[in-house]
Amino acid sequence: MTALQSILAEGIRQWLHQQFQHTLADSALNFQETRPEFEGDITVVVFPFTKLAGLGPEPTGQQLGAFLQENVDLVTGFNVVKGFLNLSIQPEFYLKEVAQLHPEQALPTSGKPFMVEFASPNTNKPLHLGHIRNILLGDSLCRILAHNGTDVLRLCLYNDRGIHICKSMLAWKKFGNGETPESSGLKGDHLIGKYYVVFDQKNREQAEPFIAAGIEKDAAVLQTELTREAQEMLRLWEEGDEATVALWKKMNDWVYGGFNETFRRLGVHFNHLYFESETYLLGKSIVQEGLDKGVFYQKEDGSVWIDLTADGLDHKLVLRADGTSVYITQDIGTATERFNTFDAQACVYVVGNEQDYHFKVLKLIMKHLGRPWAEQLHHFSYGMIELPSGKMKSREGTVVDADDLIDEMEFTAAERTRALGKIEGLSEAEAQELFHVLGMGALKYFLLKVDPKKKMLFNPEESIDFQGNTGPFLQYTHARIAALRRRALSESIDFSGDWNTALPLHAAELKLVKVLLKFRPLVAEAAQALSPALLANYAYDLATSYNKFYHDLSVFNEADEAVRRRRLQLSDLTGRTLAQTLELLGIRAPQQM
RNA sequence: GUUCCCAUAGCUCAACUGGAUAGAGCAAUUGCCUUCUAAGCAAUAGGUUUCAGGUUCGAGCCCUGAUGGGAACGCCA
Repeated sequence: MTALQSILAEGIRQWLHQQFQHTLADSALNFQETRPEFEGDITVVVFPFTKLAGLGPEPTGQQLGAFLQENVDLVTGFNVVKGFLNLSIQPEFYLKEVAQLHPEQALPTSGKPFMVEFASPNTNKPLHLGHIRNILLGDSLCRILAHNGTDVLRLCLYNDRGIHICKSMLAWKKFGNGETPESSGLKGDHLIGKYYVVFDQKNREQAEPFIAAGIEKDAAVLQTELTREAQEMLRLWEEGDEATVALWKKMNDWVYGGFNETFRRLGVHFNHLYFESETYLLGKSIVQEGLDKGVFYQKEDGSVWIDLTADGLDHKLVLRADGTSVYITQDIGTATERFNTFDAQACVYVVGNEQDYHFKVLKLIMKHLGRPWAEQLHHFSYGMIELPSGKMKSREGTVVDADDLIDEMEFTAAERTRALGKIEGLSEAEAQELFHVLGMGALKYFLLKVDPKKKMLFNPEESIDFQGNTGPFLQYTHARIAALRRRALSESIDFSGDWNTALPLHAAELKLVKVLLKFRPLVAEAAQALSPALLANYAYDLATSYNKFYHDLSVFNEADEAVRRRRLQLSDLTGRTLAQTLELLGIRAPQQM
């Protein structure tokens, strides 16, 4: 809620109390911006009060409006249209408020930290566009929480063991001829990914005789010599066989080298890394605890299950008949370990919505086991990115590779910037830096402006836009403001210090001020709703409002010095707020473009 | 078989969680650079919010059903 809304809410409470001895619940209050076609600044929906007043919407609105005008100083006038009470507010109020906005100041930290797990890739193939959405959402979420006064622990769990890694290892061993990232010039993760694909190809060849014999394809690929060898390798790894572990370690290190490079380009980092190879046994002891407590039950074959039919779900396996872990066993273990390690108020898992069921089950299991933090497990579920051809599948090569896409974005940024003749005066290094900032801005905004819950379509044939509702548009708006600042500096115009709040406001200025005032409440809302998209859309709103201002009004050609000064202040504040909003999205704001 | 998610302009997305005449960008047509960056601003056109009912002062949003698309679970991670 904004400061203005709080003040008005208090007024409405007084009115209800005096007239009807009624105490109002906050949820019954409904404010919205007055639509431009009506007179006024802020609108109160009066329908909720009509019953109390025993009047129609129109007279109720009249009564409340008169009361507010009488008793709340900053209300200067009102009108009622249908059930909507439009209030006019003193412009000085907005100016006084906005003069106190310090967008780059994070709220003071309070409460326990949030743990946010994101990225969490498998180490047998390079990152793709789906990972990028995950990583950017996680990163932005962390930034937003931190700015809103919550400590954040950025966690990443590497899925570094299992049959999929063994496949890459085996294929490299058999067909790799000792190829290394250095010898091949390939990034480590791409090299490993290459052999994952090689395994799949060779394995399919080996499966052909089985298929010819009438065995289904899915079953046939499991009967090959290669699959048998991969399983043998996994067994050796679990036994701690020296040579196998050494190979595993060497190849995983290559992968981490590649991932780190991609993380660096994306501008993200982590505080704590977890490795499944170290955590995959963690949940087993808790399975025993669950059996003892009667939360789990054991079948004759020795497998352990939980009955979740009372919760509307199914029976779910938590430990295999042979006593080995499944996916959820590990998550039971890692969640427990994390809450034991950190005194945190929540653990947020940034994981695709294909895992909705999994996390529902995880939460229920922890609840049934009586963990007090079970309610604090949040699955930040985001939609898949689909291609026109359908879902991305690594093995079938229908993925948009993360590094390729980043390259392409930087290339397009360079092309466009050159075509517009905007690299004059930049050194080669500065130009490269700018291309990177712009390319990443376009990519990040493209992914973050969409509601995370929704699946989104990506068409590789159509490049990501640099015009309209895009990252570069926001960055451009910032660069324009930066240019004004530079000019003010060169002309020694000082615009620091207090705001002149008595000066009347132009319509475009007032609109801009109102948008600026939404910054704080929106950061709070984005943190609460875990939604970077809210801030992305806010950034666009802010930029369009400023561009309108910039187009309609001139700063330096303004004759009145006081007006000029305030327009500089307004521009400067917009630039800082825009830069900060972009910062919360992980997007950098250039000084020039 | 069981469960879950989604459907808004030609395309990609919004809509303050039930509020006024559903908004942007792209694509199309058009106007604005001798004035602070035209990656901009402005205008025109584009909608039975998949369909059929229901709830109420009011529904894109809630409920029921249908159609279409996607996902998960049934000893991969």
